[in-house]
Amino acid sequence: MNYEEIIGKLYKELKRKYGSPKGQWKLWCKTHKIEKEREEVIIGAILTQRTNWKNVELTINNLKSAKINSLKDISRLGPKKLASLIKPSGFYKTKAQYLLNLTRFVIKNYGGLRKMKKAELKELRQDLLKLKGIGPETADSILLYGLDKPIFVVDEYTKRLVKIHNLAKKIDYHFLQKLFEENLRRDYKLYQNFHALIVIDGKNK
DNA sequence: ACCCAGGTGGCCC
DNA sequence: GGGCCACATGGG
Repeated sequence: MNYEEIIGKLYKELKRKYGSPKGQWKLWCKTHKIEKEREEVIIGAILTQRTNWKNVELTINNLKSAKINSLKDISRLGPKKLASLIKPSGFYKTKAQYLLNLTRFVIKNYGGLRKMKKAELKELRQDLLKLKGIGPETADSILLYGLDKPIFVVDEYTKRLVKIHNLAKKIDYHFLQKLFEENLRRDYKLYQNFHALIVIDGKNK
């Protein structure tokens, strides 16, 4: 079997095991359909860095209670105020600065996600990676889940899956990303579903 | 009292 | 250019 067949088979198996990816997609990111909820994905991408999703939920609740409901709202806060709101998600001082870097970048350059979505994938990725606090995984999560761009997210779960199935010896971010992208249809929905299933499978262990 | 969780940047050599 | 380390909270 070549990689295309192996990876295709892997996707099918996960789909069979956990049900239709559409249903699972909803399960995984309960609230990520409309504009406002896309913004939550993007905030979550930073907050969840090396942190349990439970703690991120506590943080998101804090923000909601404080009536901070958008990227724009966050971009206007001071670092200390924001840090106090996001405390439960850990690394709160650094993450506050990261969130300000990102939200101010988005608001200043695009005004919002609607317009940002129209920009070209490669250029967006380069710009995101220039921001302090946005590494490859966070950038790609934002691109794939927040902006519907066809780019495969390589996180701990993806790496674990690769190791378990012995798909590659090199556990290098871009190498693995290429491995998936070169052997799948270039389709953001497929990438979203596949990655969501990988996460569900990983949490299941 | 440990250990872990969907990373990143900064330093060291 | 790879190998450490700090960043910090809440839950098992």
